[in-house]
Amino acid sequence: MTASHPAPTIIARNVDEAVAAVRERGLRVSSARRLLLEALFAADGPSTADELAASAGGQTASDPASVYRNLERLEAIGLVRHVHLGHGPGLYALAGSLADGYVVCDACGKRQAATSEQLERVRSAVRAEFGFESAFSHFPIVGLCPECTKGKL
Amino acid sequence: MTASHPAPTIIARNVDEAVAAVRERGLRVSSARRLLLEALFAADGPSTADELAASAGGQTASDPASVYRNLERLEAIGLVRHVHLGHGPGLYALAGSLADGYVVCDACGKRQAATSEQLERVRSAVRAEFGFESAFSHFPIVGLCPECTKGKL
DNA sequence: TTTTTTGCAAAACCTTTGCAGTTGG
DNA sequence: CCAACTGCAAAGGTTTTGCAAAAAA
Repeated sequence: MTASHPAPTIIARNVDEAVAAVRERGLRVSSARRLLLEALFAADGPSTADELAASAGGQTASDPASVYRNLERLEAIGLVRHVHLGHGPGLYALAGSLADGYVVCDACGKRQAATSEQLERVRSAVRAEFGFESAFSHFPIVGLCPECTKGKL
Repeated sequence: MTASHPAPTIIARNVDEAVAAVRERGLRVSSARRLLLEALFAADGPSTADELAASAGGQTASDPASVYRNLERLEAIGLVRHVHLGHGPGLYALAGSLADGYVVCDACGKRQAATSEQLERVRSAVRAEFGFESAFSHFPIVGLCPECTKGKL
């Protein structure tokens, strides 16, 4: 699955709105699903499936397989997106809560969210050079942060 | 291993030069190693460990574990680098044969190498906005290629 | 009731590690 | 000869899949 088929983003402000959106697309709202949505709203930043599973239901964590399946379905309808910020596992978040892009330091691991204004310049440079409409929301911009750049001199 | 500690790039024009470089760094030139170097020179583009193992020695493919260990060692001395161009396995290539960066289409999977001149504009936009010294040689620039951009309208 | 969803178990996939034997220098 | 390297086997971490039982609508 190299190429993604992104569904239009659904923006839900709370669990109830998310639940409504889920039902609207013909998906059922099981308790595992609801718990996962709660975990996604509770998360503060993109989280691994594992973290979400642990958060969902406290000790009553639901099965990893179900978590992955649910993340996949929620992503398919546009409620969730996932990101790869490094070599580790994929990170999931509510589509509405994701930054427009991420910038991560290759040396110290620091990551920062990018605003769409910041990205605009970069995107237009990419457009000018390659004709691509680029996005840095799935893979980040990788480089050396200012501090680590100094360190390398 | 999120953060990398890249060794200075070694540029070898052929297997003999590579072999010499390997020996110079105190590594031995075993037959598995030599086969892997040959596979790397024979490859046309970044390749998976698996592909290299298959290519190295034809039917006498060496063990995956040895291939990974050797790629790791060759990377540690700067002869090899690896890239992640999508969701699949890492791709390895001779450091000297790697493009300065890659641009891949999220929709059709098309990938293209970027020249350092093309990247310069992008890198300076990133520098201006984030203060980062960016590189697109490890993770690519991802977006929609011109054709797929049209398709989306 | 019917279709979706779940949990469990198993497997797939990519990569790493331990170890005892082999080989390069 | 001795350190480096190998193959094999096993395990690790992440994600997927098959299936029968449970639950949503």
